Amino acid sequence: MAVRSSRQGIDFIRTTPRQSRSKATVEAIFEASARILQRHGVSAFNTNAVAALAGVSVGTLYQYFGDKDAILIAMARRELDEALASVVSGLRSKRGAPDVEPARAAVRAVLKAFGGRQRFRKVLIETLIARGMSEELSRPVELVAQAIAGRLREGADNGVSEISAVRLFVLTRAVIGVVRAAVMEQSEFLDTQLLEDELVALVAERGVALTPARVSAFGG
Amino acid sequence: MAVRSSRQGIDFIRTTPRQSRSKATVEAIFEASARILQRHGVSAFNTNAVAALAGVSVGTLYQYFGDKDAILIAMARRELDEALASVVSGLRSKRGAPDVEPARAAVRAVLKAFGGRQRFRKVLIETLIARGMSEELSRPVELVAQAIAGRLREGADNGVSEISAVRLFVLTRAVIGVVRAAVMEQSEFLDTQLLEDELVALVAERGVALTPARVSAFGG
Amino acid sequence: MAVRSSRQGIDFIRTTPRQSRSKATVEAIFEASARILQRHGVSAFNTNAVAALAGVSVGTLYQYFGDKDAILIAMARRELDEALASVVSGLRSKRGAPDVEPARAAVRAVLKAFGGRQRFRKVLIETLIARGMSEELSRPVELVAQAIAGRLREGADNGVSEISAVRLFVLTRAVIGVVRAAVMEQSEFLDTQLLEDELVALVAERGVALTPARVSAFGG
Amino acid sequence: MAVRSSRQGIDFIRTTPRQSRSKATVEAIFEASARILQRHGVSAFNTNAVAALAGVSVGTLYQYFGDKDAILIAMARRELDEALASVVSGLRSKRGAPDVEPARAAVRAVLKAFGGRQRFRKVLIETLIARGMSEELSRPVELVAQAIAGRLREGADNGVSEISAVRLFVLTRAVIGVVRAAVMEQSEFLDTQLLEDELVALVAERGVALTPARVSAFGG
DNA sequence: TATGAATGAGTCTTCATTCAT
DNA sequence: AATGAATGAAGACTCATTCAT
Repeated sequence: MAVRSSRQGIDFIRTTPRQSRSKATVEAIFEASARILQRHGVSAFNTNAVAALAGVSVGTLYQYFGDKDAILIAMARRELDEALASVVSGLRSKRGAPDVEPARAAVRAVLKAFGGRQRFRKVLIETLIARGMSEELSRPVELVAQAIAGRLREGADNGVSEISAVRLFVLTRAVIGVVRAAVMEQSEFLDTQLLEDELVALVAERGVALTPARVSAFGG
Repeated sequence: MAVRSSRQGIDFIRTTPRQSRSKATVEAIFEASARILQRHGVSAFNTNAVAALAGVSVGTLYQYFGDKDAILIAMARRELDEALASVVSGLRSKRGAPDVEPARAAVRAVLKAFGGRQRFRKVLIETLIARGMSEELSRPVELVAQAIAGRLREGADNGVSEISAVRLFVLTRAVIGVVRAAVMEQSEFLDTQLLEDELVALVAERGVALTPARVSAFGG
Repeated sequence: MAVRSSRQGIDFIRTTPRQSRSKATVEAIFEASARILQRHGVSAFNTNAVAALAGVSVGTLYQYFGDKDAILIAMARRELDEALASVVSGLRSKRGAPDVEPARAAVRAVLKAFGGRQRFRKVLIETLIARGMSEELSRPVELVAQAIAGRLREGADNGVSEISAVRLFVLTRAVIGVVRAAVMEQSEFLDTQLLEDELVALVAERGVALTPARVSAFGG
Repeated sequence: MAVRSSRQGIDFIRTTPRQSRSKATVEAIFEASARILQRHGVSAFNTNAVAALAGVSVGTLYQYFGDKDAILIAMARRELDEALASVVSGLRSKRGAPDVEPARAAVRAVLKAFGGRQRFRKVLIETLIARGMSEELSRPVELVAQAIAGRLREGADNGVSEISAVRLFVLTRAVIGVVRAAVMEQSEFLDTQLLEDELVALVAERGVALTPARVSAFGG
């Protein structure tokens, strides 16, 4: 979060501002960015507009974010981290939803993560990609894949069959791909039980069908 | 900078007819755009640069494309139309590859469509998305989905079961999603038989397993 | 003069604009710069102001000069090149002023070069130095020194004694230093016969007293 | 960032009295300024950077200096005053160096004044000039000139011939000009006995050859 | 039809300075 | 006296687009 100063200046790390107020400022900037992105698209996303809507001066904005992109990166990271966390926690389910199979829980988490504020998310994804930061998007997916692989491996001796790397790749990207497409196309299936079922079925039949029973085997 | 027929020189024989000359200009602009996108990214994609690299003046560029985005849209349309055509033709297979199941042929076509010039495609997708033209990307997918649906419907009375809209949505987006992810992440599985097999399997088990036999039923 | 394009763009050399109009534009920019520098000092020297006063748009200005500094550098080079030329030609005198000793002619040339438009020159020097381009200022002086050295060497066998490097350094810098100081301090001695005499005497006694007689020896 | 006596801590004994504490602050600011100027050039010289490096807040900086330029002016004055003092004292020589002629002592003082920390001095001069404060630089020179004139006048009736104003102007500026050029050009002659000799000779022959004998005449 | 110089609105970014704490 | 977050005016520079030739 601490951003480096200008190219021509000397390199100082911007002092991290005191929690309380700074947190609110950052939040205001995020909120303003989200709103602008949502309502007027990328082309309207400029530092002056963000600062104005956030109710701070440009100078202050630059106190917190080294440059325009830094705002986007920070927002994306936060969004994706949250999504990642909820998917992973979905995979462990049992707590909170003991009767839900992990596969369904995970799919549900993915769907939920991409749920509200769709236009904003869309633009955020778009922007991230446009800035060549698509790894930011792939990273959490890959992490989920690895999480699943790890768990399967742990449980291998408990009768749970492992899954090939390709299949894991295909299944994780398939799910994400479908959900992302649904968001991007503003599909009518979004927020539909049908979609969830279909996704779970897709995953289940291809061997990542971690039923609660099997999962309990490796203490997920 | 541009090397063109000198103004003073005699200009009797125009071996190149009007039509194809402008075709060449468009082509040059496309090529220049692709190169710039590929080598220097979106931020370097501006009309002046494109015109310069294409060896034409900005004025000429604007003779062919109403504005900057038009170039991108045109390129994308062409790319996607080609992809669409080859996927659809894959679905009908038999000709050229009589022994290949339509599903595999289609998957193969998708993979091939995203095959060469990956960096360029990546940026093209990125740019399209970033410009809020993601429908351009979804459209052909939806068209493929509809094509499949139509064919299944036609063949329904021939014992070919129809497929639900959701499932069709999920399967088509899943395939595209996986392939796109593979390209974006520059995955090691790209150009691998493994990936193709896995995708075919994914599709096949979910009921779009159009075997040559079944397909022949509706004269594809 | 051809300046490289932006840092983020691709590297094209800006096409050299057609003589006539472009020459006038450059001249207008120079004139505007000089005026602003002269009347309002460095702090008022900004691209917008220059463009406005020159009667061109900022865009045009940037068509000719890669960045703000480029304007200053170009002006300085021109000024200094002219000064250099006239000093060197002064050293050869005889033509145009057969009865004037080379030393006096050279001193006179230096004085003349720093003559009119003093406030402008002052700021030009100031700015050059401030931008860390003081070599631009030293270069012509060093060239004059080398010119003198060369001529003395040529004439050595004609009974003209050579001069040590240090002495040459000291004498050339002394003359320039005095003239520059006179300009900078807006001294009352400027444009005075007294100053010229004193400078000639300073130089003459230290051995660079190239009398017409001696100079003729090496066909200067 | 600044390490200072903690607010919570007991603060009985202030070993450092008020006076010298602020002296230390000023010193820190000077030091920071010098370092920044030396290492990163004028463009990096801004109040925020100076304050940060000095270990004080911008607010404090503004407690001591009304504005940015004030720092530079103060530093320059100090440097130049020191130089002035040592040159003047050189002119009186005898003390400390009884056998050295005043001219040589003065030249030596000038050379020494411009000796160490050259990059810094260069930038200081540059900056001063760029800010239009070149009088700051001329003032001490003029003072030296006046000092010499005064002394000569005092000693006139003791057989010491006066020197014309022009000549005084020329000689003083010549010496300074040469030394400054040597610094600016980072000449190889700097710190060379050769240079000193040549300068002394330059001055001596033109009548400011104040031999110890003559000088003693006016009780220098 | 082609040309490419000119345009200028639009953005990012910096930094001197203030002022509430 | 010190602090340092906040301010916002100012300025450099880009690039899509036009239009006279």
